[in-house]
Amino acid sequence: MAEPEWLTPVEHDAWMALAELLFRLPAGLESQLQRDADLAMADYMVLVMLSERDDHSMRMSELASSASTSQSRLSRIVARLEAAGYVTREMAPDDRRAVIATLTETGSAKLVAAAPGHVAQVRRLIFDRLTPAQVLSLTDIAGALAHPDDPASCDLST
Amino acid sequence: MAEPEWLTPVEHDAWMALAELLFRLPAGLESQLQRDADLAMADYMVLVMLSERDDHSMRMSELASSASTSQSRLSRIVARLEAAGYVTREMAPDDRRAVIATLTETGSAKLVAAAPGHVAQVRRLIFDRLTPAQVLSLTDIAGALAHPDDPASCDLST
DNA sequence: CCGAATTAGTTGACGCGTCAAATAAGTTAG
DNA sequence: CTAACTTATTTGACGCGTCAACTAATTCGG
Repeated sequence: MAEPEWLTPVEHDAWMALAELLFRLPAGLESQLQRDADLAMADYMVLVMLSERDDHSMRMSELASSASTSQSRLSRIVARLEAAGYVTREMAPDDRRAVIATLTETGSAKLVAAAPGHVAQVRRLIFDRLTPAQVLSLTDIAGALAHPDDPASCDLST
Repeated sequence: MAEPEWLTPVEHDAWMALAELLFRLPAGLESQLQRDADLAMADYMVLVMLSERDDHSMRMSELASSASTSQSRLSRIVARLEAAGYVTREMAPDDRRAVIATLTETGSAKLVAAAPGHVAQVRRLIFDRLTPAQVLSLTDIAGALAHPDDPASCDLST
């Protein structure tokens, strides 16, 4: 609260660079996936999160936070993926409010087909442009910034 | 092309952290601006870019690339900002295809009113969570990643 | 000069994400 | 037991961004 009201020049540069990244990088990743696999990044992430589970299943609410989206957005995404045959939805046996989304065989195949192109794009746009040291540094920085609403991670200066 | 097809574990961690950042940070910034100033980030950026010019004016196409958006998106943004009274549009005298957007007094005032809250949020979500060294590092990394379609910045390994 | 190609900007149709409200099923306190 | 609260998910309305098509002005080749 006693912080200065404006940014220092160094902070300003960092913020401008980050803002540009925030606008442009998603577009570059999105367009490859859309073009080659007809999937949005968020769709792809949802498929990935499901595929990483042994049973290829997850509750909607857990899936939403894994994929970093809102519940209502996830609901629409899964509805689309279900319509495309990539996932199924069923009531959870233990808690009848909950819904379990499950990746289908078709969905697995879709992911297997889409992954190489996407990974290549990630490599092109990100790792080909960074030194190994920068990759490590990026991991720390992104980890520190990835939870906007987490109060524990800020104001460590006391 | 001879690159490995998948990511190394270190790269995977970095990518996951960055992906989370890419999904969550914009939402955290966007919501404050929307709530307190009824502006989207992209709207705000457009106003900022105009305000940084001496004459508070810029061509649409230049404004689009400064604000890192597509032309058609910018066209809609400026239409909204014009309807709100924050900018005006007029034909360029030298090239009659071009349109010059100009920030109005009302638009300047809006920006002055919105800036402190936004800057505070940027500080909360970004700079309060990074060491000075990380801020420098972020500037370099974001600079390297901010131009997805720039062929000059990749594949320097030859 | 003239016609083809390029550049600048806008717009209609469409799909997606957000917000708030709705539904429904657990949970808790008296 | 039940009324109030919380949690899980969906959905209607609405605004925004994207894509492709369109208008119009400038430039380029011959």
